Amino acid sequence: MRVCLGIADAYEGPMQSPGEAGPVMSEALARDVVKEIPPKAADLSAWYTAACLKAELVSYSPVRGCVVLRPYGFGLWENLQKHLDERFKATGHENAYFPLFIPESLLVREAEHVEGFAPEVAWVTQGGSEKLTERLAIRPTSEAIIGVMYAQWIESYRDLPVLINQWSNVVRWEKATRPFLRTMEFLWQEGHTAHASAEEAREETLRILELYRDFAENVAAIPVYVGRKSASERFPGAVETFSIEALMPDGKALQSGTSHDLGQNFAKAYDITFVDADRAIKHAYTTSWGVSWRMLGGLIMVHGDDRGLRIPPRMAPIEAVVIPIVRSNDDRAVEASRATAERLRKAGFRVRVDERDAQPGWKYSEWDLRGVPVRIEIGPRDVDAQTVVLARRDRERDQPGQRQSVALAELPGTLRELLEDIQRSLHSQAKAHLDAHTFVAPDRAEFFRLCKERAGMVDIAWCERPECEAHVKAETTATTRVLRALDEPAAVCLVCGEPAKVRAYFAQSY
RNA sequence: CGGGGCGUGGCUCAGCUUGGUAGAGCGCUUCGUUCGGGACGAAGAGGUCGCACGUUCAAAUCGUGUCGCCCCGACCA
Repeated sequence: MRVCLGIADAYEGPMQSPGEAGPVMSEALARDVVKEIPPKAADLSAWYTAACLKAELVSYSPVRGCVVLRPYGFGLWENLQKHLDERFKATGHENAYFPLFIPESLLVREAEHVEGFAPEVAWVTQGGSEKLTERLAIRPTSEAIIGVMYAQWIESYRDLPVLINQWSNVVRWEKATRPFLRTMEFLWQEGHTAHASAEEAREETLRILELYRDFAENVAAIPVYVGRKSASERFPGAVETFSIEALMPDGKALQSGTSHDLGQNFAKAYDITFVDADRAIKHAYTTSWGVSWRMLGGLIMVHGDDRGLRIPPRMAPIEAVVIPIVRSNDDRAVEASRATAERLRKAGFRVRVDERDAQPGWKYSEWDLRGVPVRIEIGPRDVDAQTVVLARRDRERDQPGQRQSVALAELPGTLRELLEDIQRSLHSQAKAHLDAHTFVAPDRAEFFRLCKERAGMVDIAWCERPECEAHVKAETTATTRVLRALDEPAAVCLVCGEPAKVRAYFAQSY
């Protein structure tokens, strides 16, 4: 398969003399830059867009606000799906699919819900040449259509709980476009469950929250804060919303997964009732929860560096890329690479051989840019010695241990350990960033300063009053991200001095 | 939706002020030499200048509109 980067300017640095090369890099070559993308720290937005495009995750399309998810990007999405889906199945959920179109009369039944989504709903008003008598919303989320179906399916407490998930696309009329973070159409999963009691629904909401946290930390290697959302940040129509929040390198928070306890609000709006064991007719308690491809945006920003993406092994479409190094009089490396890749595939690794007619160095840079965790170099010396060279993407080019020579016989075991080590290392690098950018604000002035300067997650005791939050937002543009239990009952709100009810992380957000 | 910027071969951009019939570098194709961190030579291909309307003998260039993208804010996953 042919992969073309848009630009690949001539490399301007000094060249390493052929034959001299080995695991030791010259200092000049250790510059960790790549010409396709700007330095990450200088302008995160520009870096992010370039990285997504040049790594061939997405392309902009002729459709405003919509991107094309290219095969490599879809590979990332598939891995997210795989890991979440197996967790959903393990907790008793099943997949189903509901219609894309939602009649207006259904959507408007839950008042807060419609009001919340009204500004971003896309409407179909015409079919063929005929005007529709009733507008059809293109789903911004599926509580309405699913609620109506649950009302039909649920009769008795014996039918509960209903635990269904849907993998789908949704549309929200956005005005700006950023790959994964903000597009009019996006991919996600939405879980919708119905339960016989409030307690059970709350348990489900928290079970999924923990599932999301586990996925973010252990698969995407993104450390997150977990908790309840404030009233203003709550899902329209929910009794309570919980979320996981990640911190981006620019100090802004990214809500990466949400889980809603909908109480009986939607059951009442859509008439989801059941006859309980005590023969009384009751409204069910429902939940909904979702993760979108936005989490991929978070993964890219959190782990990437000046050379491009760094994908955690468990999410990587390609875990290791094999690069044969041939000489004009010696192309044994090609066969050796194929054989090695085949062996690794049989051992369960996701491996690709790059046999393109290009310079090895050029390929190194390209696969660095695309974030493949491990590169396997196989040259004539390796063929003779029955070894390969492993290079790890999570370390700088001049860092000790970035490259190592491994005997062929030990390759699968060493690669397995190396991938696990990279997975851990990316998480701990991200965790170090989160810790370094989490502040317990000592006083009001410092709190405002940290929020305004986008320092990161700012932790305070808070009164939980909407007007207090609005005041902070007006002054600093920061909002509450998640709330958690108060540690000292006597604490007062750092902002307004009223009695505190919770501890809250404030941050600017995406 | 406000404020600013930008749309010219695949990519990055020059040309626009002072209208005269389109350029560079990289990439791409073929052949040869190369290949352990972005190779080199030779020969080629490729653009209705985002789109529409207007001004003009003549528009990439001037005007109006429109679509899209980027950055900064307001809204959201």
